Amino acid sequence: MTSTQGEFALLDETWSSVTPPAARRMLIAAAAAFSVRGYHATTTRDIAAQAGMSPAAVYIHYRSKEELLFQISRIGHGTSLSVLTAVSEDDPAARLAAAVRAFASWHAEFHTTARVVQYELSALTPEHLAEVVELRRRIEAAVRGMVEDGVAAGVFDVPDVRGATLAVLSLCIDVARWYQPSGRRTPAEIGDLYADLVLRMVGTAGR
Amino acid sequence: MTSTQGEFALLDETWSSVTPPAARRMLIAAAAAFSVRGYHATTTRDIAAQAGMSPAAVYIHYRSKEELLFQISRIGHGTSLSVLTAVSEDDPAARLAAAVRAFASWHAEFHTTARVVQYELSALTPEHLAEVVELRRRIEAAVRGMVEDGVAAGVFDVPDVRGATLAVLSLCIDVARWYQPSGRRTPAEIGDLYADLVLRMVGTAGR
DNA sequence: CTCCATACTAAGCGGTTGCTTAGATCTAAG
DNA sequence: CTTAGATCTAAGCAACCGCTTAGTATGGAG
Repeated sequence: MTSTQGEFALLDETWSSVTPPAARRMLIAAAAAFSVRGYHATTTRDIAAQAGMSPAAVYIHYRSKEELLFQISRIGHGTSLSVLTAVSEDDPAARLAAAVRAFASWHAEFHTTARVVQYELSALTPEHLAEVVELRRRIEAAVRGMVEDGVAAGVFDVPDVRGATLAVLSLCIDVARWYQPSGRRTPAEIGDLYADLVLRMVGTAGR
Repeated sequence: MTSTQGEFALLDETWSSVTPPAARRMLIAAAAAFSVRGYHATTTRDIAAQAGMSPAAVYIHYRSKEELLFQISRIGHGTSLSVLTAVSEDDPAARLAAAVRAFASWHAEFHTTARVVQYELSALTPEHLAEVVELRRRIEAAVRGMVEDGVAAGVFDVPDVRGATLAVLSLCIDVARWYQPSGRRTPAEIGDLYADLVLRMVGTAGR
């Protein structure tokens, strides 16, 4: 697997649950377009053209343009939550570091999806937004739990748990805004850098 | 000056250089609309209505909708650069802390303007974007200079200066995304929290 | 073969968009 | 009073938007 194939191979994995293939191609085309131009600046004709189909083909698989956005947002949020909670470390510091490494590097590696996930919430219908907000609540709770565990174990020095949680999440999420594949850091390097910075923020004792 | 008048009073200061008054009202209306719905989802009729004028009145003062965006972005970037470089402290740690406090709290207090500044760059024409990118380069250089000063003085422990600079800026900028006036923290409290977290990230010796 | 469901396209409909044109109103100088 | 410039509005134009309709191609079941 070369580095240029890497993203597409993993993208296929991200969207692998979407069938039929034409519906999947449409979602991937929509995510790419929303990411670059934004939801409102992207037309259904843009999406169909990128997927190699006629404008009307969008409506065979999706009720509306907004439902395309919702599916991208729902699957993207679910994937990022999985990445965050898949860590297996026991030690609180190692656990938080691994989670931050995975979450930050995901926002770089899949910045295309991540940008839609993080910056197009206001285009969702109230019902769809509510569903996504619940996933975001679980993401926040996962990080807060890790910070609390470290404090309880006496290895973190955090005067404001909610504030620290906010900052950790914010730092990782903002990677999706500034990351460029042509930049000087790889997603893995960003993950390592951020894991170190976060451990400093939570005042890890023995480093 | 009450807290509800606070933002408007300071907003007037932000836009005080814009004349005539009708052009200023239009800019403020456009910034509010762009911030909530995004540039592409906002119509020139929305802006004119919010400013209490007819749709055609926009084009008396601005060549296009994009020029409204450019003026907001240009003035907003300039203001945030001023806020960052106005710090008067000499000690490197106190200086960086003051800059972060000011920059982060600006992104909260003026989140309306800040959101347009940070999230609508892709809607600018190439020429206008180039002008704004130069201001962003100066913002990045200002923060990097403060980090370098602390390292040179031996009070910071930073293995990766560019990486730390990136993280500090990223943390502050992302405040514009999540801040809500109805939230549990005031802009000043966010500034204090972030100043502390940043000093931890740069490994300040005597804290 | 017929039948039928699925997947797709060509054409286009009603509504909205950014922006323009023609003309009204106001202010202030001569 | 006349004139000129600046500011604003009513009306509307060409282009584009999301989405629908009508009809075609395909492939598997009976």
